[in-house]
Amino acid sequence: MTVSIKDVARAAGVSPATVSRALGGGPVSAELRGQVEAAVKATGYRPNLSARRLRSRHSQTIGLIVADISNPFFTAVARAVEDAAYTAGLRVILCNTDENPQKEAMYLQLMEEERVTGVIFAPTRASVDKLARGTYNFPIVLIDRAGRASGQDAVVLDNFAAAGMLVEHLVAQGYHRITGLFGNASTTGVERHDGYVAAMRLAGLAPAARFIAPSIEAAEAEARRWFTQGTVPEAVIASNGLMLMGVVRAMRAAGKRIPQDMAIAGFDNESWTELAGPGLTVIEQPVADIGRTAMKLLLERLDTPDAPARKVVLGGRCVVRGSTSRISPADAPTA
Amino acid sequence: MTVSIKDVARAAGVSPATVSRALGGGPVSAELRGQVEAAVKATGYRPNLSARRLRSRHSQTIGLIVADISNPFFTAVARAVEDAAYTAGLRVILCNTDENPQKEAMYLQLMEEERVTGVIFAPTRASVDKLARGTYNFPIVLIDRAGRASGQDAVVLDNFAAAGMLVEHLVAQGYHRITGLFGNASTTGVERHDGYVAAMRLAGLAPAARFIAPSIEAAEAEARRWFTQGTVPEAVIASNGLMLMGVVRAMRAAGKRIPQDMAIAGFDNESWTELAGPGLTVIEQPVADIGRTAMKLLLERLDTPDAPARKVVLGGRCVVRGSTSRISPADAPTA
DNA sequence: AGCACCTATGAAATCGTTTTCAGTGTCAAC
DNA sequence: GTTGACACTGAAAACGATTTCATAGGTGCT
Repeated sequence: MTVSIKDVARAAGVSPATVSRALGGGPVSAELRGQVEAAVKATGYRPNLSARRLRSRHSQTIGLIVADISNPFFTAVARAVEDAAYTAGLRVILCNTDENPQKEAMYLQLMEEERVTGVIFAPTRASVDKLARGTYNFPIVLIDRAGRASGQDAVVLDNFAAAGMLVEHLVAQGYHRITGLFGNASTTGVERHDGYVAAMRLAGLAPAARFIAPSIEAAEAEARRWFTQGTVPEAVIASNGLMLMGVVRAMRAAGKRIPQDMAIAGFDNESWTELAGPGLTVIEQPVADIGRTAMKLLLERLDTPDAPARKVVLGGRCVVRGSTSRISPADAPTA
Repeated sequence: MTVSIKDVARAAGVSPATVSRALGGGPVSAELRGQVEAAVKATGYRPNLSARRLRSRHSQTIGLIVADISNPFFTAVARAVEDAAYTAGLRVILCNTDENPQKEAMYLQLMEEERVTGVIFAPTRASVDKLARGTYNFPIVLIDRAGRASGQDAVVLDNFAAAGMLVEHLVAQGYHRITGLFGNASTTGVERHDGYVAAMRLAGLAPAARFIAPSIEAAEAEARRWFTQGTVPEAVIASNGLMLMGVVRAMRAAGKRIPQDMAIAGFDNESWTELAGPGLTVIEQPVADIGRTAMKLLLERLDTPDAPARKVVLGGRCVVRGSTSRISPADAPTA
């Protein structure tokens, strides 16, 4: 039925060991190597990766565990990770946790059973602290969310500074009552919140922050509440692309103008943000860099398991668009 | 080092066979089952999936091969496939081909080596015909693109009809010079083109179609050319979400208004389309349905390998928004 | 009691590779 | 002419599970 290495060996007139060596680049005479290659072609042999992994004890596979691949931020990171992994000869197993700690635990266990070489992981706030090094028998590189977890390799954005940049920009444009919407599932939300609060205080303004589920729907509902209750801030900062979209949706539904009725700024320079309304001011994260760097850290960790942990902090870029334009007093929000 | 089934057996005072049966739901007395479970906990045993797959000869894994996971259409389909696979106890290996037939061939070969149970595949036009049933030793379900491939299970949109709907809608709104932009990599582009041409003819209008690479950049470049050369159509139909975005970008860059300077309609009801300009009229594909149905077809195929091939054709829904509003004669394009 | 039959169990074979181990043959150096 | 080094090769063990096969013990029926 299926053709194994023994069949190839028989067809080539050599031993299975020689076939294995010929295919794996071991020491084999040019003559036999030729015979083996011919036999492989003739028989249509395909190696069985399960058998190979079992015997050789390395899977050439890494796990990539993120909240939700349909979030464009993770999509972009995932593509970068996959490309880097592929050039390193590794496969990637992708897992969506939906910010659910139970799913996270389940997938980590699955990774153990797959005997993966390593894992790149964007954990929820709940489980980021439980990842003491050595808990799993593979190295983990955290992305996007690291908290103060010290013993772990990680690649994150300078969230504190980035949130501050948005506040400063808004203040410079003349906005004062600036509300922040932050995700309640990740450490990222916390750090951005802290940066927001610090920058507001520095500007002598009163922070007004809300932690909500990091989803389009939650943000939309929150913003809609402002409009119906008449407590509309002058400007809002949304702590990721999904929440940003939720706010824009709510504004359109309520017939509000950006930025005249409310200015908007947020995180994640997704391609739609330049097309919505007057264009949205956002912090651009170096998504491809994050993925590539995570993969690099993982490979280096595999090389030197005992080197001290490294945390790479990347800077965000503030992309200014029309959603935070200065507005003339005549146009100023009245509410 | 790593704990195997033998260690568990020793700890439980039973044979490895009994451990395997206890874990796999085989016939084992309640007493021994309890001992085994205790031993598993005590030893921290994790099954080795490679070994299991090797011996049991089924991988419990399917492949999902798409053009590019960062295309929201495929992202959405992929999530649906993954969720369905997960509830069926299957893992998913995700592969991005970037519309490159060589990568497609490589990944299909990889799927053979992984001994996957089956594959869900969105092929390029170049390779859709080479997939005669029986070429691979796993069943394949085509999604999104099937061409006239008869022997294959497939889940596709009624592209011909959907493109026609867009034309009819535009014509009803008073547009006449309607240009179509179609992807040149997939059969989908061809079918939508054919539906467009047929509907145009039926309306007594002259079709004007272009086949280009299905990317944001290619569509943007094409539309920009119209503006610089002054050959701007009254309306444009873009054959997927990426190309639609390219056209919108070009319009914004050129300072053109939607729909006064050019009306826009397209495929894929991605969440940004409701936020761009006056909202974009699009064909909504039942993305989740496509993924779920593909998984269902695959499972049924595994059950009954010799049943005749089935092609499921799903209908699209036309979501009308401001980008195709009727325009008053005064506002009509002058070019 | 004797027989057939069923269930639970363990010993051993098996899946398809890689890797170890033990050669074999060739060649250069003394 | 012996010796050591070296490059190749094949036989067999090993990887860690599942599955087959044989057996022991019980149960029901005559």
